[in-house]
Amino acid sequence: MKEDKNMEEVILESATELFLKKGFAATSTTEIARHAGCNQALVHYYYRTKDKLFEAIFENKIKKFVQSLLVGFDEGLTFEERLAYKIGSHFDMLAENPKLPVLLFSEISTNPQRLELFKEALKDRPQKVLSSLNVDLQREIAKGNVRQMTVYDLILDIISLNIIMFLMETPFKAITKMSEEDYKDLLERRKEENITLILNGIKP
Amino acid sequence: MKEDKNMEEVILESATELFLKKGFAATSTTEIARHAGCNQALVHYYYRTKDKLFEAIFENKIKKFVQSLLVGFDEGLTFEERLAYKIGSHFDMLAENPKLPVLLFSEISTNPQRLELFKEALKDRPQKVLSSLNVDLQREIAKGNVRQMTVYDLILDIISLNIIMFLMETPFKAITKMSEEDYKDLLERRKEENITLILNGIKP
DNA sequence: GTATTATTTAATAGACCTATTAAATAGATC
DNA sequence: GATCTATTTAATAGGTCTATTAAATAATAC
Repeated sequence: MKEDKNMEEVILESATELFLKKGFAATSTTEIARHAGCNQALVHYYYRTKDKLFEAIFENKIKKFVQSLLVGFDEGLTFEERLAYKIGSHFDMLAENPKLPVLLFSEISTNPQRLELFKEALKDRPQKVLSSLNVDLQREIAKGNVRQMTVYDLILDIISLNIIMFLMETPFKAITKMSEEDYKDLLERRKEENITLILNGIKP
Repeated sequence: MKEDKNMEEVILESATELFLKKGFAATSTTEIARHAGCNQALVHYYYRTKDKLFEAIFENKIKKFVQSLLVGFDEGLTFEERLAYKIGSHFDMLAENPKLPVLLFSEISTNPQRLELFKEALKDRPQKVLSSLNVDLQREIAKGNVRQMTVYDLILDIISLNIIMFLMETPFKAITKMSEEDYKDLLERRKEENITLILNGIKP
């Protein structure tokens, strides 16, 4: 691995890569060590257990994940512009961590007790996201610019539309045999489609 | 397990339940046997390998999955009505197999070579779905009832909106501490929201 | 340069896992 | 009821996995 970094970090990076690629259960500490270029015992020396190693990695990731929905509102813009910006920035965060959604959903679903870690990482972030967005949304509904809907619906609409291409990346590429280049283009198009669909779809 | 069924079937059912709950790698044939109430060797007697057992289960599931997007069009209805019906039937299929999406996405993503099985199961179904829907869509675009968009965008819009609640079921319930009753209601509401958002959002 | 501490490795215990084999039991056939 | 086939089990080979321990090496301090 990279010679200029210390082993503790190299192990963390290797583990991140492998967990994202193969999932928690299918990744062994032996494999992580091999990938990092060190003895298997060293993985346990630094992180004690495979579980703690996993948690060390994903506490950070989760924070980023939610943070991206908390991007600041520029009050100079219209509601539509602000919403478009929010959708886009959420999409961009996903594009930077394309394999994260599958792993998070599958790990939480198959091992719900892991949710405790995630709750801790989230703290009151979801509430912040919702309430700041809600103020904006209710104002627009009152003005008659947006149909009657809850902030939960809006946020779920955004998340679902944005996340799908990253969940389906592997099967999608395999089935369409699309080039990496074309896939990148498609992602850009999807980002615009998501924004269009939502801005259009929330009208009265 | 159920005494009136033969062991071969009981094993299949136990395996289905456990694979859906814990994923492929985290489920052992020993555990499947214990759950089915038989000796572990019997699992291998009927299905030879854990891999073949998995495939025996999910070939069927995948077919259903895609089939639900192929529901027949009743030409007596308007485009909007037909589309609303398609979205709803896809949603209902998911509601009957709520844990399937997480498993399929995570298994395919972590083990892309498994895609061969899936491609085989799909055959030309995706193409059928797309082309039948495309005829309808292009006609509406020509009429000026629908904005310019591809059939891929439309199908991705449907899948993404419909799938999110099933991907997030576990974390969502845990975080909101919603009752099973309330969750069922929420699902119904989401189905309507998805239909509304799409019908509204594809307008010119 | 020796003592002290941190990093790394080799070796291994102990558990569990998949898959196979041979033997036991149950069911069907004559 | 003996024979043949299908189902089921016990036992186990051979592997891998996690986690620990003790020993070796490298780095730092004195």
